[in-house]
Amino acid sequence: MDLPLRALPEDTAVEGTSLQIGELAGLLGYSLKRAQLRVFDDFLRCMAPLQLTPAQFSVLLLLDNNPGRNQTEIANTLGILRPNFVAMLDALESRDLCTRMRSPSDRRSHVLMLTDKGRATLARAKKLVTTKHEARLIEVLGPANHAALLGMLATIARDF
Amino acid sequence: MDLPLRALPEDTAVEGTSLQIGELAGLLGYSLKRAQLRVFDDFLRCMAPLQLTPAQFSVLLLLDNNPGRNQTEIANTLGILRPNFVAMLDALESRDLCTRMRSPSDRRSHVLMLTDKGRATLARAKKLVTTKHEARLIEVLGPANHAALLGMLATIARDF
DNA sequence: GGTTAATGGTATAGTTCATAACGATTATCA
DNA sequence: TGATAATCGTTATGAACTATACCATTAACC
Repeated sequence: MDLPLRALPEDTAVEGTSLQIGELAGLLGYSLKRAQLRVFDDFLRCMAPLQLTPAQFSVLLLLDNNPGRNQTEIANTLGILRPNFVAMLDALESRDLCTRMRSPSDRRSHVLMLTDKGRATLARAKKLVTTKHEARLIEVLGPANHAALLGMLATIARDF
Repeated sequence: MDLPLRALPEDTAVEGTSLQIGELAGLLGYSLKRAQLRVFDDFLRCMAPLQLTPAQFSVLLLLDNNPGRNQTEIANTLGILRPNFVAMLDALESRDLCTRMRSPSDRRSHVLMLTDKGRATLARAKKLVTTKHEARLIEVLGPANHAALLGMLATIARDF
């Protein structure tokens, strides 16, 4: 039984064939978003025992590096809008990872500090990130590429 | 009038000084997200005359490269959930950029096609992306780095 | 034929992101 | 000093995006 001899148009995909993403692969924004989703997903998996999201981890890290700052300063540095930062802090404070304290010098603002539990959690989180998450990325990319990638992303965030 | 001679603790930031993001700069996920937000922002600016979001542009591009596919196939390829794809298509169809057509072979599914206006809009969009958006990225990174960056992001999306 | 599975679509809820406005407090300055 | 403006954290609210369960129709298969 012969197959019907019929032209197969170039631009018509064969049934059951994966689609052509075409120029999408060259779109940096598309590739950035895809990669970012993957990386965040792995971050959440690695951080599951501590139940910290990427945003929460970044807050804890920033508080540790900059103790005594207020909410506006921390939120601005992370690109979080002040109103949206309130609920984030509520969650961290209710887990006793950080504290709000009225500033004696300016009683409008809250001085933010990590608690002991917050520092301990951050230490464990850093270890998980380094040994599980970032280590796998370095393994996939190679150390040199990993460093180059970080540099280029910083360039985009800074100069673009 | 002397300044009070008091130690300035290393980890207490000076008033009015920008904060230390510290290890955050080495977190690939953080850098990825920051860069992605910048790139999407620029994409929207460059595409303002055509009023296309990155997601909408990716749909038009995919339809052009894969005519005759149904909603599930297009949505899956772009990582969009089928329910969320409905409103997206409604918006594009109401602007006469693409059409849904019941498939004669499977009357449940919709065959998706670009309209003439959709193809024309996509052509203009591609030109804007290439000449305004991607061109500036290449200028900032350098052509070799730009290509290397795309390769690494693809590696992460594929192998990570 | 009758069961099972797949289709596009709806409804819905959760999450993130953005803006406006408020009370309390502090700064500015005439 | 007193009036005005600015800043702090916060609330309320809505837009946008994401995720799950479900429905009616149609197809596939035994």
